[in-house]
Amino acid sequence: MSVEKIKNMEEFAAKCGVSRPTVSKYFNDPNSVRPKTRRRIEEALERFDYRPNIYAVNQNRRLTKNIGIVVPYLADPFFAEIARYLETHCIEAGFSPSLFSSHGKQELENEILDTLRSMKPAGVLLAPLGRSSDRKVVEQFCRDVPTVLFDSNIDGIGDVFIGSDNPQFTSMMVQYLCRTGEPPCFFEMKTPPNPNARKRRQGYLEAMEVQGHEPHIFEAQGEGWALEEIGLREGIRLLESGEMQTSTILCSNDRLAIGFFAACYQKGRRVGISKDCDIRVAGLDGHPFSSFTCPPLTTVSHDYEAISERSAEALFDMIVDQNRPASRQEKLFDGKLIMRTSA
Amino acid sequence: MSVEKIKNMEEFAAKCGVSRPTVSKYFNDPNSVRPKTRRRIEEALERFDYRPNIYAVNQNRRLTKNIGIVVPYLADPFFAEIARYLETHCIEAGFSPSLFSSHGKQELENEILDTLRSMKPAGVLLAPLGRSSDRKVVEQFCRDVPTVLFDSNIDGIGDVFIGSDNPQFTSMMVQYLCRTGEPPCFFEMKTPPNPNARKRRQGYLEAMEVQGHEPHIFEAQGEGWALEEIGLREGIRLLESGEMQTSTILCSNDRLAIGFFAACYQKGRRVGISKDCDIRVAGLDGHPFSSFTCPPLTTVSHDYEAISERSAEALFDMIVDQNRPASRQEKLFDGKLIMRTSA
DNA sequence: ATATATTTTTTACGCGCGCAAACTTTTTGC
DNA sequence: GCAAAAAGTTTGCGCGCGTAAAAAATATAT
Repeated sequence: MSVEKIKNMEEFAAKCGVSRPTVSKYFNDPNSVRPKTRRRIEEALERFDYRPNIYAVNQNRRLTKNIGIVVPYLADPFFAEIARYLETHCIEAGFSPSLFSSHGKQELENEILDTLRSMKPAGVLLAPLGRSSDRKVVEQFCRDVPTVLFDSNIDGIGDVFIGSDNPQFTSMMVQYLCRTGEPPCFFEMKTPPNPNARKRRQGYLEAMEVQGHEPHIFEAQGEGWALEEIGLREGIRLLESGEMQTSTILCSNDRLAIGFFAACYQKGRRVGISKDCDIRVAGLDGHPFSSFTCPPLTTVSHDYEAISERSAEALFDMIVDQNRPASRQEKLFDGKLIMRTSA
Repeated sequence: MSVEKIKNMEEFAAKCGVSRPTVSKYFNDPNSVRPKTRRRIEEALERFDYRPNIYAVNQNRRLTKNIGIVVPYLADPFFAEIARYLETHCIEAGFSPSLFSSHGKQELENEILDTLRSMKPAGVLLAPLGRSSDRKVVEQFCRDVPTVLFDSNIDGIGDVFIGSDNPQFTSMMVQYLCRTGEPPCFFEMKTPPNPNARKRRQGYLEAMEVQGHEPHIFEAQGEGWALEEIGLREGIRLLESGEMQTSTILCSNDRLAIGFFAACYQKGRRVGISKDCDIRVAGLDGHPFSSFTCPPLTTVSHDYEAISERSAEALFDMIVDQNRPASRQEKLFDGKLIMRTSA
């Protein structure tokens, strides 16, 4: 590697012995130039370290190669995991992903979308805040920029939505719980930050009816994304209230369940399916840490791989086709029941 | 807000009734123009939505307003949390943070630094992989770009290092454990991904010597960042081996401890300080979920706020002063003992 | 009111590259 | 070996803005 620094594409093209537009073509698509030419450029690339100025490139391209990834709360391992998959897919497809977290705040989500718009991205993968999103802002953004919504649906917004079939999650878990013991009550937030909660609740009600059982729902107070804390505090309240008429409880999501575990521990209630336990607790999500709770958490897991891969592919299709689907597409993936020893 | 779209600064300046260079000045620093002029621009800003083209801006500025934030593993809630603080600080100071995760891979870290370099950032906040970092690459990068290292130190690299005083962490915890019960053995990885582990080990050895106890270290096999899994698997191995000669164990970090909790659960060992428990488990880090384990984890917590704030400030200082410190600065923060019921 | 300092405008250039059109060279098919 | 096709080159324009220098306008001090 020579120490000599190359300033711009002009200089680099000279080193290659080809013209600047040819080098430009190469960087846009290495296969668009003749193999011999390509070799010459790549050999020069080994000798000198040159990279096109990204700002100059993006200023002039109609469409940048940037892809925005927006999640509502990155400190939630679920989204961290999904984001990791999405990033990888984008890179492999030759795009430059930019990762953003709304940190649960509407103003921040709005700002991010504003920033993103000015980045002229080829497309955006957006998991919106949901309930606390500024509908108009998100709607306008999706009109301006090719966007795939994932995880949290907002009716009628975005060209494509990829997510999980939440009612199926709950229904599957309710069936399992009923088959193996007492029918579950349902533990959820009164005002959940994520819109999927509503569908899970609905799924619970329907599944219980199908199974011929009376549903029982406990609504946890609290706002925001500190779900474990809410699960703990409200779990204690629930356990102390004596409102639980069953020894089986299904939590609307794994983080709530993790908090509820802590509540059970504090109140001296043993969680699990073995003889010496007195309460079964199940969750929903397949949280990355759900296998390390005590006892390991029985849950329904998202198909992380499928959701992220399909989301990315859907976006890539929109980008290469250069046209958005006529009608809004939706694809929901089934969850996988993960039987462990908590329920 | 008018529907009419403004193309560029030229057009926008016309709407304001001022010249383009003046508008340019305004965007670089709103206080650099006369109050009356500022008002005129800001009134126009309300009527039309115009934002300078970030690519054109960054191409021409010697120094962009971008700040890179790089963490080794974003799916680790510790880093997710720190990243959240850092992002906020950057935005408040008027910079545009870009978040990257190395996902534990050297190649990816190298690529990120390469990308970052081409972004001509004003500065970078870097938590390197550490042991598996490509020393030369990181070193060269830090020479080219003003960089503050945080969390993981690499000797002699970067202008500033901000982190925690790891030996102090261990020492404080060892003292506490010895004071309240049996002296602890130490559970760590043989080849930890994070370099802080080495210092914690050292801290353990020294603290035990000061207290006049024989140290016992158990080295967990395994590579990478799946710490809970390693803690679980190797924890089981440890419990089965009968090598534990004490009923108190200090884990090198909270994630390992969480895995060890699961191991104890599986082997029927009750963790905690109450009468009916037979093993005390402590961790180090103050992991965001450590208060929700069963039982809640006794640990030493990083001063997240201080580390992130100080890191950001150190970088801002370097940026405004435009000169790097003559000698390498280091600032280590003490941890805070968080007594819960696991030890 | 005049001189001085500050702010703004004008003018002009450059950043590094995409892109399109016309032209030239090389490759491919027959 | 020739024509057609493909690939590469040349030329030139434009993107949207930073920035510097000089000129003009305005504010501040005397």
